Amino acid sequence: MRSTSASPAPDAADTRTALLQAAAAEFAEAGYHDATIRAICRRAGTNVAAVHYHFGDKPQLYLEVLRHLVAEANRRLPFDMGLGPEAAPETRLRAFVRSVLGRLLEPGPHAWLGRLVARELTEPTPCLEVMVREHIQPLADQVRSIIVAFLGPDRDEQTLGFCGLSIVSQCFFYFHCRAVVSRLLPHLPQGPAAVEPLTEHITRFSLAALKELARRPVGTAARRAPVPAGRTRSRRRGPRPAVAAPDFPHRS
Amino acid sequence: MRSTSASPAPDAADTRTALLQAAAAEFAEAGYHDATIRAICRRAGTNVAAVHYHFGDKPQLYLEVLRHLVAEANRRLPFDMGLGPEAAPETRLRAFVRSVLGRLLEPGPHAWLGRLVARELTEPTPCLEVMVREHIQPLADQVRSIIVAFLGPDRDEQTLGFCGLSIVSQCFFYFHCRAVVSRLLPHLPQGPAAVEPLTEHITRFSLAALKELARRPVGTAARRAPVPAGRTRSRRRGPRPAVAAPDFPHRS
DNA sequence: GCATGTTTCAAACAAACGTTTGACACGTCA
DNA sequence: TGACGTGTCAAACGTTTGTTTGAAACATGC
Repeated sequence: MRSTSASPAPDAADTRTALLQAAAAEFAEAGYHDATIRAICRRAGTNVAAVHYHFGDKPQLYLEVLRHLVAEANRRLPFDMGLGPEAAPETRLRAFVRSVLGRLLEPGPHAWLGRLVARELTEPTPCLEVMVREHIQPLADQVRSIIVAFLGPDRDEQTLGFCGLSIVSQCFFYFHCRAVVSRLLPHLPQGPAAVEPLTEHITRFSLAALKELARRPVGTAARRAPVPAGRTRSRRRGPRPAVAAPDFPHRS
Repeated sequence: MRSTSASPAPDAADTRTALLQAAAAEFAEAGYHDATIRAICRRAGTNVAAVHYHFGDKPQLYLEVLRHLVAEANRRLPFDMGLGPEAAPETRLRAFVRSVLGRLLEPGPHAWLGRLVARELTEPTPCLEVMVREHIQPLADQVRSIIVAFLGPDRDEQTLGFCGLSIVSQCFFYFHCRAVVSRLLPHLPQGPAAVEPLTEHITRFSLAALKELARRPVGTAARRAPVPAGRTRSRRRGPRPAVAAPDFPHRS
């Protein structure tokens, strides 16, 4: 029946949405694996059995949270921040970087989906397929389109793919490895305060690289700096300690 | 006594090293959290109680594995691949990238430590402090030294830090997000086959960026492309939720 | 009023985990 | 020989997890 009125006495629909909300927060903070159904229900003020009544089991609850957040995010702010393909490539690049960083670092519910996506990248859940299809693929397409705007449409797929990884990786690394980064580089701005300076840096860094790659097609890069004694490329120097050699006192 | 022969009758030292070996493999494959003591002992051919007899508990076993692998790795191949600070910056950069990628993507026990470090970056364990102090800090110093070689010693710490993140992030992203990358960009080389082309790309990409940043000091970058309707830069619309609000949960 | 379907709850269930226990086998030294 | 420390083992412990149960509370339709 699902009465649509927000009545003072919580009805069925309220319990469901309360669970969705609580689950989104808990999954975003703790990750799929570490988020427990009991913690979610405590936050939602319901019984643990409510999850299985409304959603079936934990994976289905997670899937429902994902669909909910993806729909809401796409309705609100797309990755191109409203810029079409006709905008200047540099502007589109900056908007993309700013959008991804905001979705990861800004406080509150706005960043729930971004953090879920970030976790899905490094520790996939059973819902990875859905996540890729409905959210990550559009993101990848957007990056590709921006890079094509810089390098032209005739570049090989490998170059386009690698350049996309280079840009996206810079955006995600600061969030993925925040625990170590904050220890190693404590003077850098932390959390939401990092969004603007990081946007600036990643844009400049990637811009310079893309312009250079656009100037020189693959294969015509500046000749490599002379390497002393043929190091670095075929990096085998002198006698290797052994051949396979795990170097554990070998058993078996 | 410590008989060095792989004797048919395993003695005490053999059990200990067997556990270390099995634990290293298991931790590298499954991660600290998902690796179970039972699986480690099954692989080592011992009883579950052996872990607590020889190492105390699971964190101490993990710590012992880390120390062992770090010592072995530092003995074998340092991050600078034998290149000193006098080598050409471009050569040092390529050697560093190649070294990190090799430690992540190459098959077999050689990559055990690299994968443990990579996991520690995204999902820290109780041993994070030790890991940072004994292994990650030297890595960061090496990156910083290379960047200083490009940008000069007078750059601000923020620029040096950001540039280091940009380079390291590109190296780790391909491994951290391999599940998604292989789905999204199936035409890219996978696993060990990616080491050489990725080294080439990341080096070129970062090289171009560093040279550009060396050419133009901070603040004198090419003026920004005009942004339509003032989006992207100050996209704050309506009231901010709050001011202080870090809400950047690290969680244990 | 009564039967029916929906929703919630406390309580228990089964599995997996890290950890501990107590007994047994073995080598060493008095 | 007998006591002692070392190393190993099967078995169990206590906790936490996702999941299920069976009985209430509630609204709805005849």
